Amino acid sequence: MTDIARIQDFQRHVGATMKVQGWIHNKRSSGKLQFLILRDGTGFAQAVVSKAALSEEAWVSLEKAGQESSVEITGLIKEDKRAPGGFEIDVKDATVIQSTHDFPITPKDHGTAFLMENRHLWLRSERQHAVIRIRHAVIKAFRDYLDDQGFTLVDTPIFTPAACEGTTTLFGVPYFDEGTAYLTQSGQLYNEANAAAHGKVYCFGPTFRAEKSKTRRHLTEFWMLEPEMAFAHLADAFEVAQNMICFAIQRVLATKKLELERLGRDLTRLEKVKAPFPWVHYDDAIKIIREKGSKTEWGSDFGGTDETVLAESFDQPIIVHRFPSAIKAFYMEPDPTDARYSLSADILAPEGYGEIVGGGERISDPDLLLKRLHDHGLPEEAFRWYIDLRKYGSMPHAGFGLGVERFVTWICGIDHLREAIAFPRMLYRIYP
RNA sequence: UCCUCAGUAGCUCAAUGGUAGAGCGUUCGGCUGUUAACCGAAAUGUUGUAGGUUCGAAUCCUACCUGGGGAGCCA
Repeated sequence: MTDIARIQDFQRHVGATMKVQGWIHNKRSSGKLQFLILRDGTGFAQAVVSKAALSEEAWVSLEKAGQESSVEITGLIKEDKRAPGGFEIDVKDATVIQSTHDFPITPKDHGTAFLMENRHLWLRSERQHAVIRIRHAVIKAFRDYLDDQGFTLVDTPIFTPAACEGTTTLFGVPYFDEGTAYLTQSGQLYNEANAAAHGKVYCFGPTFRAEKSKTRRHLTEFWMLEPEMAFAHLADAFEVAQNMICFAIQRVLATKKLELERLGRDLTRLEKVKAPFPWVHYDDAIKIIREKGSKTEWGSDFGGTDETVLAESFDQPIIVHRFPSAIKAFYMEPDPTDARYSLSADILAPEGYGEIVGGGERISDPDLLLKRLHDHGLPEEAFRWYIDLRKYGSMPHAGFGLGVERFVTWICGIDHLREAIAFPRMLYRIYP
């Protein structure tokens, strides 16, 4: 039986006769010669079929097979400058597993609505394949980095009780006799309990926001990576964030260059990203965007355009820190030198990709935490467990959340979050 | 929720009040190195839905439906 070769490993198999299992991605034919673009999940490669080299039956079945027919191809793997990618397979035998026709996504132009309606098939295209592979590499890099730094993965629940941060709109689901449960908008509060048990932890999972946001930067379901560290301050958490981001970019540049090039990504923009990222005080950030024409007042959060303008003033991701306490969640530690500010920060990506990280230091004093709960009109009873964390061995602690799709969108240089996840969930789109 | 744009062949679009079309895809035929291959032929329509104006509506009007982009909100 012939060994199976993966297209991404063709270089290693030059000179060998092997089998490829995959699909016909595209085809050109020229009389007694057919050129197939095969894809096998690991990559794309050209197969050359000359009529004389295989049986009449195999030749005809390949000739009849349309785009996305599944096939098993056996042949000699060789290097050839004329082939896209530089390698090709000289076909000696072929079996068409399923001959198919009328695949909806042709190699020509399509509109967004049509492609989204056919997302389950669109995922096979070269661009989408590249994005999803980069996403995989990014997630693995994040996890490798944190694991190597002594973090423990402790996942947090997706069903949460009614009272949460009270800042965003939540999806409710019926939960037996307990009334309504809500899909999590952040694992952070639970992360704090886990950090007190394990020191350095992170959770990684889906997050849900029922906001009716309809922009290229929003999904109703997105994946968030949230590290949390005991005995750590704001600067410690953001050093981890910064180094983790640099590590992930280096990893993607090293292992997914082909995919980045296929996406037309300007690699120099990614190669430039180096620690340390500039720290920009909230006051200075407001000053910068107002000088450039923004109407945003001190004391409010930035709009999407503000983030773009601000990030464009720097060629690195920037760490905007010390947002006013009034616009941050109840658990943010106030700045000891000026209580109007909180020990919080966001990381804004360059090139207009906006906020990719948000985080800060959490209140460690139980009395202050109680006061903040009351100020925000939150029910103390629901947060009893959270207050306990401050009663039994409280310590300074900090963490952050990183939006995976926003990060991947930036790394890939694509213009919409919906391509950074296999099946995006958006306002007005839940099919397929 | 608001603003804005768009719905015509499988897809991308044209037709600006007077016979509903092109390119691509598909099917058939030709071509031994194609690169979005090329050449020839064929098939393909309830113009988003409902109503209205008109001798006549894809085209003008009203409502609704569906989707794209953006704002607010959020990450």
